[in-house]
Amino acid sequence: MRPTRRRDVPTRAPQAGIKTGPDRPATKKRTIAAPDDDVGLDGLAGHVGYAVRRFQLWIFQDFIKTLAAVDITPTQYSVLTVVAANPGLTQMAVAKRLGIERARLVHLLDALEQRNLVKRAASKTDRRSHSLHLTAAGEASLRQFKLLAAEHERHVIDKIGKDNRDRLLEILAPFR
Amino acid sequence: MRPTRRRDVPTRAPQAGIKTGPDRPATKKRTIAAPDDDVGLDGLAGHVGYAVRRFQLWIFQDFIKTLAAVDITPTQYSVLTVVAANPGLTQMAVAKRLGIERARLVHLLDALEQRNLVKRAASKTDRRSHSLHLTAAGEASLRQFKLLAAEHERHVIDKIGKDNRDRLLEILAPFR
DNA sequence: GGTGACTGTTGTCGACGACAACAATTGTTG
DNA sequence: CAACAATTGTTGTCGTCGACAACAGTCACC
Repeated sequence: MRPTRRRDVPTRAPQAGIKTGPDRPATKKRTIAAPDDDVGLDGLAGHVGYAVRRFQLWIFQDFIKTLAAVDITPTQYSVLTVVAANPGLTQMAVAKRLGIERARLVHLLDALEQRNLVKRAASKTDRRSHSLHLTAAGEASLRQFKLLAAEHERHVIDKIGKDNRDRLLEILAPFR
Repeated sequence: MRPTRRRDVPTRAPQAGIKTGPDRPATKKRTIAAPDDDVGLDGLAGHVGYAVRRFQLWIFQDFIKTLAAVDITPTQYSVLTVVAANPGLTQMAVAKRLGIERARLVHLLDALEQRNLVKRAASKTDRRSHSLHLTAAGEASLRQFKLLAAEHERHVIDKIGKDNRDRLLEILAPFR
């Protein structure tokens, strides 16, 4: 029998008639260098969203891999960068600027504060809010992070070309 | 007192010296049309990854909103499109083609099968695998989905321009 | 004929966005 | 000045998602 529970799918007959295709192996091992990628995307190829999703996946993976040694994610990097560029900013302001939820930013800052990269100070003008700053260690670390981020950016250029990369930045600028 | 538990943050003194900024209201209501967006991004502006993330977020939101009436997500749409274009495909093949995990695809297909859009048939050549097909209802539905997806694509064009959109597709083509 | 690889499935983990609720605080308004 | 709405940081929950691990059935190959 099959894996014990197969859902209540009727398991209907194989339904002859529709060309099933050779159930291609899809593995590189058996068929040495099979034309594995002849699966059509049909209309999907004309959708920007799909292309962007794949690209974003690739770019985040590369960023994480490149900054793995310092254990910094893209989101953490963006928070550090914005706080560094605008010392004293409120959590709300940072969240709104980066399109992160207030609630989410709390945890992000918790982690960054535990690593002594950021500190929350009481705002002098509004006792509800915190003013955010990098610690000395944070400033130093960020300099190193930026070097690695630049290396990641070079990977992007190697992948799509400098001209295309510049064009991307230009096209996507309106989204901040 | 503050919200009961405020983390073990030392709550150190306000740390005078650093320009705190007016803790700007960040609300359109109080300050009519405040220059709310003068928070610098610093180096972040030069990173493709950040721009792509924001863009991807926007595009997915619009897709979901545009296809809300038929309750189809971008991922579901991609699965339907690929299965429609390649009838009889294996789950593995679909997963690999779309960059989805096998495990994830199981749930996606469960949902689509419950809605009678897709059916899993036993493969005639490999009893381990399923050959995927659209149902008649699935074919009909997909035609409608494609109309809505085209409308979403027009939104994209309205946002970034047709030339930029074409350029995007071109640049991101290598990512499939 | 037995061993190793592959498929579909289930489950778990962590990251993440969307929300809702809440205490503390602020600003406004009657 | 007191009442009230709005804001800020925080906690918690829910559903989605990618990454893994494990497992039963099946297949390929020596």
